[in-house]
Amino acid sequence: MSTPGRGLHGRVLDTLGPAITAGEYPPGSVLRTDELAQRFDVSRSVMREAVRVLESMRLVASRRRVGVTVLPQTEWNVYDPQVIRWRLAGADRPRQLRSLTVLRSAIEPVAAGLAAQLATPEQCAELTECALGMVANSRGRRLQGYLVHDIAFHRVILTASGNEMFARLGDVVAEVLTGRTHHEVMFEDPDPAAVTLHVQVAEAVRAGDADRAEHLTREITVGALQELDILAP
Amino acid sequence: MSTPGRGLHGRVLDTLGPAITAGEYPPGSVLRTDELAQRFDVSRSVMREAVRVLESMRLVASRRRVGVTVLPQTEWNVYDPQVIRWRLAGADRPRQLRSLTVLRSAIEPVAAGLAAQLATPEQCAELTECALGMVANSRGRRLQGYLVHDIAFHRVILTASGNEMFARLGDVVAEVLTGRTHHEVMFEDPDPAAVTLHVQVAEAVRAGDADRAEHLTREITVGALQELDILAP
DNA sequence: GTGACTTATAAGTCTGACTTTTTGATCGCG
DNA sequence: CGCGATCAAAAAGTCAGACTTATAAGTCAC
Repeated sequence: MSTPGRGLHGRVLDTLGPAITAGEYPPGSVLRTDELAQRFDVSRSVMREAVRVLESMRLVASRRRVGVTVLPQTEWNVYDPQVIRWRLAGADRPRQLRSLTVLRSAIEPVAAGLAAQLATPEQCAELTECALGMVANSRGRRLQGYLVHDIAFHRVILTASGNEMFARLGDVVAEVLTGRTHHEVMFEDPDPAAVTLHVQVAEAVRAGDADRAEHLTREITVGALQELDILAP
Repeated sequence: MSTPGRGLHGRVLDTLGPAITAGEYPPGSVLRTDELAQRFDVSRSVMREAVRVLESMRLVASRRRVGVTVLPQTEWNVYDPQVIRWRLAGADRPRQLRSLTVLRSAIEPVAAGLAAQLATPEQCAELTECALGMVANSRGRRLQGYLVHDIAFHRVILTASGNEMFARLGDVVAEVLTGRTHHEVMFEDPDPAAVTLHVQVAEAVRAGDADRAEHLTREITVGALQELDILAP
């Protein structure tokens, strides 16, 4: 999925990153580079590189004569894909999935509206193909096949929006959809209404109907919010 | 605003980051660590730390026997605050401002809706104060005072939404608003309609009217899009 | 031309010495 | 006794140099 063992410092990050984002070191905790280097059995240079990366993610701050201080969550670069992965793999995965689902509910309808205006014929075809793939896998517990097409569908929408910030959320949406499938409805077939909505979105985008694409996508995301019991009373 | 001269490697980044994001090194360009270290007159260790940070931002990839390769824009971590600042300071500032404004138009209405449900009395008071400050500075070319309250207003909305991903966009919105003021309407008073909308949003949030808060905020962001000539035909 | 082998290259790693900043303790003075 | 200036220690920061490792690319035999 990501970039595994890219050197020793990467190995260190694979351990330290999840530990920090999981809250094992409460905000304000002080670490020392030398001690960490010993603990991970690497040289100080390697350890320093790892700390620099954590620093650029705003997970820690390094100050002379003090050490490496763990920063509070409010400082973290929560959009960093690496940070997102670490948090999804850790203790506050549910919380993280909620945040990301709310984010989706804001972004995707707007992206769909833009896609209706900007999608190339190739993208429209791809979208239709994805929707058909979802239909084909929507019955008989073919959840894996369904998931693949679902992810591809949303990725095309985000890319076709023409906005680079939206496009970069493709991986995040993939994570959320995967997490959802693997935790809740693993044994149920997907909601037929949701499948229909995806087909209709594909049609609306192809027809260039921005308003319709936006509203239909909003219905999809409302469904996602309801699954997590996030809704207005 | 950000974190200036935090060591030698930071100094290097202040030059290399903007250069790369400005496209001075086209995607695929290969840099060598040793050469860079010489050019910036720093040791290899310092240069390596800088490269590691650029790597974690996905601006470059480092491979043995090849060198440090500049990655295409599609790989960049475009949500990294540092990357955003570098790009806003560089050549594709206009493009970046457009992307961010579209992002705002997706996020802020949803954030306002949530804020209407979740804002504390203190946050409501703060919001009203900001709106009043905007009114007070809306005439007579008091743009600086207006901008301060405008930024504070949107920051409170994003924070009060209770979503950490939204909250972290406060700085981005601040950048966009500042950029807008300092480039276009520097000499014109702000649109009275926009000022009124902000006051109404504050009222809706205080009243707990999520739908109204969301729709009013959408009107605000539509205005922002129109200023940049981003609109559906 | 194809495949195995060799080589040159640039990143990666480690070590140890030295510098700089900053905290907190100590000391002198009012 | 309190307070400010001074000093020492601690930890990050920097540097230089030697060595290792992966690998792209060239070479040679078949």
